[in-house]
Amino acid sequence: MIGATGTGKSDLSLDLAERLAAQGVPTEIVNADAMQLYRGMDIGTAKLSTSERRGVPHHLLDVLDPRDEASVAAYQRDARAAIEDIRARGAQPILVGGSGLYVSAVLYDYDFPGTDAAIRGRLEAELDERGPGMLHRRLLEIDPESAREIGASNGRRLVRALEVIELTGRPFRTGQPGSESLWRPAVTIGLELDRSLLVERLDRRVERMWAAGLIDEVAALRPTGLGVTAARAIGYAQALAQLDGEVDAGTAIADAAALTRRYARRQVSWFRRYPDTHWIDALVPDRVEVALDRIRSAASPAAG
RNA sequence: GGCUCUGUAGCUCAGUUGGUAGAGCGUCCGACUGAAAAUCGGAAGGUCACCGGAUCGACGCCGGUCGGAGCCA
Repeated sequence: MIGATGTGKSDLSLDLAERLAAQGVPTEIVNADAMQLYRGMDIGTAKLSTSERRGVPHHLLDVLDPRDEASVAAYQRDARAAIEDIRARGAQPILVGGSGLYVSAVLYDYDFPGTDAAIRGRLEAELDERGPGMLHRRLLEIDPESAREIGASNGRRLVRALEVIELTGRPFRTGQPGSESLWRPAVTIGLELDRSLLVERLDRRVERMWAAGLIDEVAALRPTGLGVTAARAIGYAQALAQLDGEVDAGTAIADAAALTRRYARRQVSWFRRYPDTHWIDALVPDRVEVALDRIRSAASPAAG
């Protein structure tokens, strides 16, 4: 189940799980939200509390320390293992989340080449010192197709491409399975909401996070520390700035809201290209029935 | 009431000595295969407050009107 943040994925997935369970299909939920992997990051990630989970088993929540760096490849392994495990127990998994790359990594036949801290460290140092231009020129020579696709400014992705080439001896792009072939049969349900309504909803949600004590949550996390990834999470970065006295609460909230809106846009743009997705308007009252109907008609019971 | 500063894209502002305008953010669109709530690309958008004057030509010079800010009475 996919969709932008704030469209109600969690709610719908719980409704769905309850309905399926009532039909004799025990159902469990696997989180596909990168920041919800972090322990202690609850308010700002809109993570369901244990009591809010209505007794539905959830997987891959609170599995990382905020100091740890998240990794798609590790997530892919863990999420797929969780899914296999659920199915082995005769239950139905629902993958729910808004982190596009994470969802793709599980849903589709993605195969991540390895990583090497030394190589990456060296490339990142070069990026810092000389900028992305020279990395781009180098990539143009050894893998022009990738270089053109990534562009001359995207230092982050240039580093990764060069790392993969150095590691595998092959071009960054080739040898990567297409994103159209599913890892396992799946029915993709997307929640969509009119942009202006979504924006209103997101703005209110960010205000509520501050009212609910996001600042205290971040202050409590601070002594043990937040890693690069956790410290950049939307809401958390702004809360840290507020705690440091760099901005006032009003500015922090406004900044977090603006970033949330931008994030939601990128999510929509990422998921929009998924083929065979059943899009459901987040506002229709009988969306659970619609979703169930889509699952019934789309899923092949024999393969299910 | 007097003096000074000020009015340029939705917002904050740049615009050398006059040749019909730019940035950042926002908005919209897109890319995305080991930090992805990351990282990047593109586009739209302005009768340069208003009126008049001098000039071949004004956002820029002169005069006035209206709206801001500050200082002095």
